[in-house]
Amino acid sequence: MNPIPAKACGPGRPKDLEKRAAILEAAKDLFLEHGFDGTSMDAIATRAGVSKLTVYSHFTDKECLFTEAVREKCIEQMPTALFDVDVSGSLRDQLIAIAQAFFSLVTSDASISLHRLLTTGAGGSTKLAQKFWEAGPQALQCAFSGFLEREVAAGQLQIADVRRAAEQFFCLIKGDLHARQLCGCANASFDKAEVDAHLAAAVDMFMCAYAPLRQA
Amino acid sequence: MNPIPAKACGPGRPKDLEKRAAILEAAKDLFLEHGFDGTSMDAIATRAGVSKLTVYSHFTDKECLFTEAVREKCIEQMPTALFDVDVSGSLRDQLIAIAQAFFSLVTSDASISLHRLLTTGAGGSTKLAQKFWEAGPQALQCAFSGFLEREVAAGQLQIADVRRAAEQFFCLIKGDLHARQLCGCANASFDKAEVDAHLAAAVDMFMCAYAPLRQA
DNA sequence: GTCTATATAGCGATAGAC
DNA sequence: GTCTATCGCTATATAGAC
Repeated sequence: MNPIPAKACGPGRPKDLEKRAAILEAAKDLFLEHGFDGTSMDAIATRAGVSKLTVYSHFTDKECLFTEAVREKCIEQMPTALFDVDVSGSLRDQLIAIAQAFFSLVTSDASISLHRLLTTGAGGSTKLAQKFWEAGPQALQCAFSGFLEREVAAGQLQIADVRRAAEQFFCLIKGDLHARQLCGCANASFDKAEVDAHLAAAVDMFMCAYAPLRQA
Repeated sequence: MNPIPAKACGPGRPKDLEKRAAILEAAKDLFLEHGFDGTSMDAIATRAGVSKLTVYSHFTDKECLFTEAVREKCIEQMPTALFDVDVSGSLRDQLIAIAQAFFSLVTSDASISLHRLLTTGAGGSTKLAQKFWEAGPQALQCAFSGFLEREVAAGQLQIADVRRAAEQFFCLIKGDLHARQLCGCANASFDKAEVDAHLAAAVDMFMCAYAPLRQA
């Protein structure tokens, strides 16, 4: 659409950017679906509608393209702190809402594929996994810790270590459905009622453990 | 050691079995360490001390060998219900012991590698993952459900859905350390004291939620 | 039944034309 | 800056000798 941004960058790049975007889009799709080894540079180039050398002109090698694609997919997948904007409901309702949002986030196809990619990433990409973890799950836990702290201050909960409680909450919500899904396990049942029961049970168990009316 | 089982099987196989065992051993090691795509049939043959064709004479193709190796590793990794043999201690001590055993099991290198293999197994090996899940985690949860039921009967705990409580317990124990380890995340701290604190917190939270002295 | 040598194919990365 | 054609390498699977 945009003709050309005049003379923005280097020696001259007419339609550079949209081709780069197409390549990244193709890379994201294929890497997520078939993994690192299962995706060839040919396939990426073909799907992007460009030649293989064009791919290599934008990205030095396969691992570089992989890293960039995963990074983009991560920030694309990251919610805009969607879960702490519940208001004016009972604490249980708020926790249920957070649980539903978190569960549907981590069990989405994109999240599952991302997890799989990172568990088997290109060679030893520990740095990438590290960054993903800090920017993703850890940030969510941190934000949820803030939520819990406000509830504790309001006398709705009684928690000594808020950080650890946040971790426990998310682990309970994920349950083993998430683990089964990661394994590609077939019996990962996703009956809506089943999931709702699971989430409600997790929230109730959490609230029961951290209810303010007990003298432990 | 055994010379030959006389004429047990087909046309005749002198030292067949020990070579087959060597191949499977090599396959288990290499697949677990480098994954499916990262392991070549050459490497397996070399490590097993046999020729590549000998490998193909015992296993029709790579995927078949992979399946067999993973299956063997699974039953090899499965504990002999090690965790319900605690006796004569406080309930908390028993749960702590179970938690430690379970945690060291699932965070062992072998378990982590197995999980990684199954999340990215050869092609669409959903059946294999299914069998693994039923024979592994699900069996453990079932056994632990029995443990919980006995405690409930003894008035030590108050649990409506024992099965779900068992799932929650194991999820709490795994925590996000397990998930971070699966991702190959570098900041997976394994300070002994840190882990003990995590396990104790999980057990306390569990007991607090299902303590018998409350009228919910 | 086992080994050395090879056929076949696919992938990552590059050289040269336009 | 982009494309067609190709090199170099590796891997799976197989043919023929002992």
